[in-house]
Amino acid sequence: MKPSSSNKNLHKITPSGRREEGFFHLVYEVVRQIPRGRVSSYGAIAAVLGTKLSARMVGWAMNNAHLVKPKVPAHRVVNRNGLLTGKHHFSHPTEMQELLEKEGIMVKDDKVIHFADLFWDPLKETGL
DNA sequence: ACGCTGACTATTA
DNA sequence: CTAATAGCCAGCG
Repeated sequence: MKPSSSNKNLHKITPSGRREEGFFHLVYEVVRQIPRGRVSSYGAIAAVLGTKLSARMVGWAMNNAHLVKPKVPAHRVVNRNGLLTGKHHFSHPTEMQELLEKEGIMVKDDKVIHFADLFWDPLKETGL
């Protein structure tokens, strides 16, 4: 419990990235919490991690996400504009959009439609 | 240990 | 609307 708990429990970093790279592990957990049919933004996730001023770290963490298990729904993570910025990092640049459409999310021109309505804020959903 | 990089964001022009 | 610039922080060589 403790709603306003300190979320900066960055465990100790393991030597040379072998297991959860600390910060990365936190990103994966948050992303996994994203319910199907919803999307989140890097900034929002970064805020939960405590590094809201640096959403770059989140995106970078997702780079490893594709080798992390369980699988991380990185396709549900888009930028502040609802743009599929990370689509280019998938197996195929169209895979991200296809996945989102399967979730019931409409994507137009690499942009999530009704993004504000589908936006899932981890700060509120997980920050109880 | 320093410097570069990067799936971002906000601001300014 | 787009383009460019600055800030940001963790991982890797």
